[in-house]
Amino acid sequence: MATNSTDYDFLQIEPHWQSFWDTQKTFRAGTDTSKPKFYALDMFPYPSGAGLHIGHPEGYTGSDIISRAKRSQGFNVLHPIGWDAFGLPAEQHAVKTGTHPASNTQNNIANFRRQLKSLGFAYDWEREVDTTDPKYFKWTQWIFLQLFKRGLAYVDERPVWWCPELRTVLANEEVTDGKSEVGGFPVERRNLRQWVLRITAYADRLLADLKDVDWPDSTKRMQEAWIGRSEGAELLFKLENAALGDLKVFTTRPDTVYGVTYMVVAPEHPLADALTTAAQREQVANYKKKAAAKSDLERTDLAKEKSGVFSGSYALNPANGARVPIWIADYVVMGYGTGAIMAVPAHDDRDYDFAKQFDLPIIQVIDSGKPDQTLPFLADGKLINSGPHTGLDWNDAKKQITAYFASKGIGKATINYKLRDWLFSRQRYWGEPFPIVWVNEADYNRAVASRKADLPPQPVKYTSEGKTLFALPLPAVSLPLTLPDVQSYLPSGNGESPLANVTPWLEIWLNFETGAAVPATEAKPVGESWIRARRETNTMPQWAGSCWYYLRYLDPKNDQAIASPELLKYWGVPDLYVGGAEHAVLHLLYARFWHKVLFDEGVVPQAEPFKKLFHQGIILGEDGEKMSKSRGNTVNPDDIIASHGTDTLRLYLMFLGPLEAMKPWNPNGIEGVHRFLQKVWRECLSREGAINPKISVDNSAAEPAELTKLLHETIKKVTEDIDALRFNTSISQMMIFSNALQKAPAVKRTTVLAFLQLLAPFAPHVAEELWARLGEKPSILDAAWPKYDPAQLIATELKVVVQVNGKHRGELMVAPGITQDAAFALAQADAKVAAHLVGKEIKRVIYVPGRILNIVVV
RNA sequence: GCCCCUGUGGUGGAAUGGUAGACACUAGGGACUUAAAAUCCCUUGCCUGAAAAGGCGUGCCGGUUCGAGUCCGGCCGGGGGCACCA
Repeated sequence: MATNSTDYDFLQIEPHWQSFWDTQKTFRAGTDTSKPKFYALDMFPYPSGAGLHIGHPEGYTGSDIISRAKRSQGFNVLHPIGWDAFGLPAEQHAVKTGTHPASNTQNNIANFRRQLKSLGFAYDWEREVDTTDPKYFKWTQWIFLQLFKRGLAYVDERPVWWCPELRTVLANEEVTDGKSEVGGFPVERRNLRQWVLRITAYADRLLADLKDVDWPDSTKRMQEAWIGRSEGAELLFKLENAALGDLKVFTTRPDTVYGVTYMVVAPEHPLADALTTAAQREQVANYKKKAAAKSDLERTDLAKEKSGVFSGSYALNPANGARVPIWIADYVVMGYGTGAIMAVPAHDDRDYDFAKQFDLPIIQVIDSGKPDQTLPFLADGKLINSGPHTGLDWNDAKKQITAYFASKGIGKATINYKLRDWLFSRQRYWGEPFPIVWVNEADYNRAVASRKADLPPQPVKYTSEGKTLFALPLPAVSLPLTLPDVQSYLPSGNGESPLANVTPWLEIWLNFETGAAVPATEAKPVGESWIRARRETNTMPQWAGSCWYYLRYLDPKNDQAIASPELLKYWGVPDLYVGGAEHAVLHLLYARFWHKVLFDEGVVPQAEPFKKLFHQGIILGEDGEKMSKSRGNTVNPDDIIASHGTDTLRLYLMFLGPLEAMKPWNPNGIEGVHRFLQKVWRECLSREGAINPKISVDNSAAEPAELTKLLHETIKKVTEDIDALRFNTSISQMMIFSNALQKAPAVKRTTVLAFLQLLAPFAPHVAEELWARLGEKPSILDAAWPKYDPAQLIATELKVVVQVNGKHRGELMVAPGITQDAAFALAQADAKVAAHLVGKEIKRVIYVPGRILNIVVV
């Protein structure tokens, strides 16, 4: 079964065991649902043309070690992989070459698959998923239909981030500093018709349920900040021009309402024009034009310098009737709260800056109780200058003032979220088509009768050039809706996807019962259910496919459901999810949202998709800089596998430092772990390839007691470290063991075997080889994980460090359980210690049993 | 500006409030060898010292403690996130 290699020939050994695992289906997830399960998930890769980056095997090795160890520990392990294969690079390649993005994608997948196999990962390759496979995206489209049905998908013409270079819109989350996340191209605001998912409806649950997941704190905090819940109140300010009604503002500080000295509305606020008096008309128009022309980059860059213009109108403070001017300024944004604020310059730094700049009055209404009363004052205190509320603590005042306004019907407590609805459409070819057609109102109403269960409570519609169109979902039975072939993959650049040019696909007669379609150029088929329809031309963003792939692995071939209810129940959600921190608010928030919708729909039995999340750190180049082609500091896993073998690569990636840490690649360090594996090889096999004679086959060897003890310590440490993902220290421990093994003149066979089992999750190929060469039946993972014997760990003698005034002055070997007095007596008898006690008065003795004896003297 | 993480030898890093530097890398010395590679052994935080030993050391300044890399306060450097969100 094994190779007959006489020395550690990894180029022969590694492919040998990879093909063994392949043909034996070693890593096929079991079907025995009476066994405890363990589901280890990696964030699946986008199969780029560049092949695997060294960061991929880092995280993947971590989850692989856990998977292999859990398997030996008796778990039914699910460890799958797949491809997040829709995406811009494939499409840009298609635009350039004119070849279908699918062919390029499949080539890249083949390369990724080859690389991952050569790394020896314990994936169940029969469960591979590919987001671009119609059998897969059928269910992505199906989930979209569930969102649609529940009123969580709608269409809106709204200012969105448009990237001229990518010729598509981008979500808020995909734009940083006015540049696209992909490619770093400038973006601008455009008004375009878009599909939007109502993720805000889940804001409170997405926030609250973070308490139930075992995630890095930093990631939880990032999601919390992104969701951005803030409690406050909506208050109505009467306008002096009563014909205009009221101005509604949102504030988190209703306690400062007596300090309002002006109001601000965003330039895009619907009342902005009506509030503008004739005298101010020209100024306001100029200002609005300037504000609209500002790119967001400018708007943030100029954050220090506030701008604004007086509207000419006044509002009346509901608390005290004060007449306050209304300004128009772009430091208030339309997208949050009500797009209008009450400004309290004394207690808000932005309002303060603005008031100083435009010479507006500042009224202090909160007193800190301290002599230093510099404004703006943002902390807690007691109310002053606040009419009947003067003297209240600010927290009580928030409640009482809100209640007071509520009782008069001019205010109420509200909660606002920074989270915006999720912009879900892209003007691209290479994505999932929306299973939606646009029809006229009459046809929609005809469809309602038979399709009611598929439709949202309120129809999704939009009006363009005077015509109102209604969104009708395709029947689920007709899915998948596949992509048509196109002449050109290049988006038009005017906000329409290339799909808009495929007339026979686009303009159709649709049977709304069955989803069947024929081109509109043909005669309308006979029957009551045929209507004229135009397909949706946008496609879904890349996030769609990755929102639910972890569910598809449970039952990847199922064509009746995303997965069977039995398997959804047995495998549940991943027990461990490993992937980069860069997805902290994108993928991880979107997937949680979809999962909760599926939970509400009764499809999945749990409310959260990822119980335990772990982020592997970034591996930097040798120079300590981020790896990049332009810097020329990248590392290709293929090269390391060829020069040192994948076992060495895996071990080295784990030995580099804590898995979560950012750490530089160091080509010298790799020799150390390679030597370690060679040493293990030599300790098992002689130069001729036979079993090392120092290993006694019948276990009669006079194995040194320290080696036996060290084995048990190593079993304990490695087992615990694997569970905690502390792979660097478990490798250190195995190195300590191998150093001792080398020095031992004789060793029991069972000791060597147990050690190989500990090594197997880390360096699986060499472990399988040596296991087989020592006469055991592969796979090594089928043998039960070694257990340590606590009795072996009990020391007969302990080293106690003696300190005098906290300084290390000597060491004692003592029996366990020795009393403080006895230890102290021994210490006093020690010449080195005694020298530091001469002529001193002993004030105190501290004894930590078995560890330290500290003598305090003066 | 705000929030979070982080700072340990020449290098990567280790260390339940209890011997700082495990385990490796690099470097130096030695053994084996005709020679080299491989392997094995020794040294390797800094200072004084021939040695024994002693002093100083975990970014900086303070504090708590018998004892601080670890806990607390302030400052400095590096990384990440958010950024007019009322």
